[in-house]
Amino acid sequence: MTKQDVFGNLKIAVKEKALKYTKQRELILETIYNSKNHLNAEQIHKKLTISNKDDKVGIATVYRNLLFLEKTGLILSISLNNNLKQYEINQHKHHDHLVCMRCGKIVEFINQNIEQEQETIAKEFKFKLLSHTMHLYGVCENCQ
Amino acid sequence: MTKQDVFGNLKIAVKEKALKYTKQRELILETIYNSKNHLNAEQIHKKLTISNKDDKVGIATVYRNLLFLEKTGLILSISLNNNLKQYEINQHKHHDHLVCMRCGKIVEFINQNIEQEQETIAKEFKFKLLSHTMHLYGVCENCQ
DNA sequence: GTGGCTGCAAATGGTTTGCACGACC
DNA sequence: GGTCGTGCAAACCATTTGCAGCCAC
Repeated sequence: MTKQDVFGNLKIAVKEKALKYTKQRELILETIYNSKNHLNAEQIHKKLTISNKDDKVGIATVYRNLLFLEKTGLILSISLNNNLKQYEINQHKHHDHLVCMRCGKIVEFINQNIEQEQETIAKEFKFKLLSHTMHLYGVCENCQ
Repeated sequence: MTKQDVFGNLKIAVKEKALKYTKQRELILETIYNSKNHLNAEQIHKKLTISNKDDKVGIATVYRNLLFLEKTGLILSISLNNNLKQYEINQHKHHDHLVCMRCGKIVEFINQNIEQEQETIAKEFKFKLLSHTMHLYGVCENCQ
C-alpha cells in the first residue's frame, strides 16, 4: 500500500462522514505509515513535534485522531500486557503478533491453521466470531 | 483446587520470601477464588467493603496485593482491549479466552492444536516462546 | 523489637473534555 | 458562514506512592 493509497483512504473516510480533511489527520496517519515499529500516542506526538516544529499538533489532537482513525479502520491498535496501546497501519491483511520480552520487537505473522481452529472453537461454544488477538511472548534470536 | 489449597499456596509463597501472611492478602485471594467471573481491582475492593464492613481493606492494599499475587503466580491477569485488568485464580491449567462483546462474558478454553502450532511459529522466527495470550471476540449464544 | 504491611491521602500519568479560536467545505 | 477540528489547560480516573502507625513473626 502506497502513501497515496493511505491518504486516499483517509479522504474517502472523511468524505463519507461529512467530516473535514485536516493537515493534522494527514500528519498523524503519515507518521504511523512511515514507522517500521508500532507506535503509541506519545511517540507519535513526539515525532510530530520534532519533524514539524512550526506546525505543531497538540497531544489531545493525537488522541482524538487515533480514536477516529481506528474507528474508521485505517489503523489498528494492539495493547500488550499492561502497557500502552500501540498503533499500526491497517493493511487489511489480518495477522497476529510475536513479541520479544527483552527488546520489545514485534513480528507479525499469519497462520491459517490457527485461524481455522479458532472458527471451530467459536462454533463449539456457539459464539459468532468477530475478531481475535493472539500474542506470543518470548525472546527473539538477538536477545537470547 | 480447594480454598485450603489456595490459602496453603499463599502461606508457602509468603514464607519463601520471608514476608507476612495478612488477613488482607487472604481476603483478596479468597474473593478472587470465590468469584465465578473475572474481577478488576475496583470490583474486588467493592466486594470486600460490602462483605467486611468492620474490617476494611484500602484500595491501595488491593492494588499492592494484586501485583504481589500475580508476581507469585497465585493469580492471573487478562486485559481486554483498552479495558481494565481483570484477575482470576491460577489453576495452573493454561487456557485461552472467548469474550462476548455484548455482555462481557468470558469463557475459558484450551485447544491443543493451537498450542502446537504456536510452537511451530516461534521456531520459525527463532523465538524462544515463554507465554502467549489468545482472545477470541464475538457474540455469545444469549446475545445473538 | 523490627521490618514488612496497611490505610489514608496526595501524587502520578495516560487519556479525555470544555472552551474559544481557527480552518475546511 | 457554519460546522467541525484544533490547541490549550483543566479535569478525569485508574493506579502508585509517601508516610505514620500497625501487626505478623
